[in-house]
Amino acid sequence: MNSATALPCPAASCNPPVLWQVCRPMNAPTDPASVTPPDESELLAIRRKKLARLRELGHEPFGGKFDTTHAPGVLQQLFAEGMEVRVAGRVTALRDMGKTIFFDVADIGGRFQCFFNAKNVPEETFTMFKECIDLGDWVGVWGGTFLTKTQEPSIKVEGLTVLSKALRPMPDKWHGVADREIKYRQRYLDLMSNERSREVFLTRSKIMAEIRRWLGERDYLEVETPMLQAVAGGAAARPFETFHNALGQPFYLRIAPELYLKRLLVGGFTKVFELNRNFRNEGISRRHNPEFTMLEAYQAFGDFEVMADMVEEMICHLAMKFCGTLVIEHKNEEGEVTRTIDLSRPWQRTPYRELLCRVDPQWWDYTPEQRREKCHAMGVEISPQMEDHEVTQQVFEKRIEEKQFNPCFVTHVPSQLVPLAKQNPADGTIVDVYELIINGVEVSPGYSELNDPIVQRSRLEHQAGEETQNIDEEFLLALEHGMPPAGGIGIGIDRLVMLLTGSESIRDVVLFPQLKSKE
RNA sequence: GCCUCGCUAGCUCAAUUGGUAGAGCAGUUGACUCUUAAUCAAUUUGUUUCAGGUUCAAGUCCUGAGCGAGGCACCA
Repeated sequence: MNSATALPCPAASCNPPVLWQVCRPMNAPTDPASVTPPDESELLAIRRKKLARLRELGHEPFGGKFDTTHAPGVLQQLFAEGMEVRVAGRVTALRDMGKTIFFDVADIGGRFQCFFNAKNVPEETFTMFKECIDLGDWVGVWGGTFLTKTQEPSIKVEGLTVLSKALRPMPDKWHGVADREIKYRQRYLDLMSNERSREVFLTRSKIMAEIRRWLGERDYLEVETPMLQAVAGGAAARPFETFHNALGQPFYLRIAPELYLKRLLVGGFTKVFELNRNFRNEGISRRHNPEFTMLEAYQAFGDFEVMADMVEEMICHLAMKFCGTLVIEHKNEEGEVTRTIDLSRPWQRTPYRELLCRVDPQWWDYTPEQRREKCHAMGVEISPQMEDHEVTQQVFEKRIEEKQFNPCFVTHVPSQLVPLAKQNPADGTIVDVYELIINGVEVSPGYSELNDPIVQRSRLEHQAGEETQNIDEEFLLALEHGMPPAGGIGIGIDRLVMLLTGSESIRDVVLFPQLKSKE
């Protein structure tokens, strides 16, 4: 057995020993009799030596404040020859030609090339760089800007300081981090090595800011309501449970902010939204993360159609701003277009029943038994205990929703499917809601909100059944004080970002998606 | 929770029917004053995820575990 693994090593359980992935003791004593030293730490040991060497040469390897004139990406934009600049960033590329070294400094916003030549810097600085600087280190540089012979905007470095010595190597410079697990668990490695990831998360951040600005422009007020709730209402999903020690009371992480936002309508807010996290204790998939970001917005005196107009306008605005077009192309790794989504207005608004007729014109003429047989014929899985409307819903999900990439507001939804929504005044079998499908998934539901406290109570009681503790009495009390009629929407922000960035998995648009703990 | 697939050097990936585990990059040493996946020369690196089993012989076959990916279930 190798001596290294037999030692009482605090990181011995870390496995496999990826250098920048796990913590391993650097000074683990080695068995003198052992012929093979712990080679896997060689790369780390060399970086530690360079760290010590920096100190010997009088350089603090973990520097402090460094005043900059430009971020690397900004300088790329504003570049002109002959500027005196100070720029900081991570060394992400290094091309050593002997007396001349080209290196890139970069941060999340971009990169900029530095021209580092022995004759332009003090000899001591040049030596220090040669001996101690690696890919991955953070440095600050200053000097004048110029164009190289190949017309690359560059800084002729006159001075350089170490801001942070990296003790672990960067991911592969060409492929970046490809291992999905490392991408998600150590997102910083993905971000520093993968341009595509940087773009996605920058775009996500800008989308969030733009939604806030856009709603604010329309007099919507942003609020924050409890994430810790005594009763987890507003949706049908299993909640996460937690406990407040001082109160001695169990709480749930919210599954939706809805019931609190409606309290605010009662209180006199007329346009209100919340853009924040919900938590649902459900399975994890390409489209589901246990914590996800949702926009909920309510507009007093509106209805689901007003809200549909607003959502259509907002998403088109975001597409134009961040994609530059309403025709969005999703591409695979090879850059081939795999899907085209046309957001051109007006978006179709189609009744639920009509959509099913597109699958089978006689769908609604069949008996429930015939519908089940059709499911088998179409290869749609159903279970024996499903009720008739659930069988239909299954067909809807598999044969319509998953194939609907261009936006479609599904309207005239059967009331059985959405029991808590306001019924259509003219037709009691349907409810006044829409379900917006884009890219094969539900992106946004919209409602004419139920504001009759008596009907609301009976619906909630019916839904809760024996579990009367699941009824939010405080909410019902609020409704009795009078909630204005209102239109309400939810928008799954993660799915919207997937749509706009062409991401196939929710894990690619959530910085730190939930994964199972190691060990 | 169930089904299928994956896990090889620090990273990206090879390895024929079960027969000596390799390459590129990174690292190290050297050369080089306009490179940009710099180039050139030399060179180090492995408990093949883990634990068992079959076999003269296992990266490869079998059983189990861990993590991940895809799907199912769950998700008004």
